[in-house]
Amino acid sequence: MSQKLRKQIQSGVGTPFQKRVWLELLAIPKGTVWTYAELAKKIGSPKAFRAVGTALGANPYAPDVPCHRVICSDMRVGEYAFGRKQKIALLNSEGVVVSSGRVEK
DNA sequence: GTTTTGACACCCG
DNA sequence: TCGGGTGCCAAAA
Repeated sequence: MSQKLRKQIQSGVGTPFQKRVWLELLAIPKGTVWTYAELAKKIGSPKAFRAVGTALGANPYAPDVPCHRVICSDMRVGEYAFGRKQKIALLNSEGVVVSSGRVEK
C-alpha cells in the first residue's frame, strides 16, 4: 500500500512542509479532485495554497503521488508537470469529467 | 538577511 | 459574464 510510499517520502529529502502536502495528497480518494485551497487548509495553512502548488511542482515522487487530482478552486485544471493534457486524461480515467480545461464538479 | 519565483485565490471594474 | 490586478505562503538564489 501507500505505507511504503509514505516511508519513502519521509525518508526522502525535502522540507517538512512539502512532505506534509504529499502525505495529504495520498489521502485523496480515487475519482475525487481537491482544490489547492482545501489541501492548504488541511495542512494547517488555508492561505498557503501558493506554497502547496510550489510543493507539488517539486514532487519527485510523481505520479506515484496523485498530484494530478489537485485542481484550482475555480474548477480550472491548473498546471501539471507532465502536461495539462496528461492531467485531464488521468482525471477522466478516474471518473472526473473535464471539459475544455474545466473540471465538472 | 533580502529579493524573486511559482502547478493559486480573491476582489474590483 | 469576462478580464485584469493584488495578496498569500514557502523555498531557492
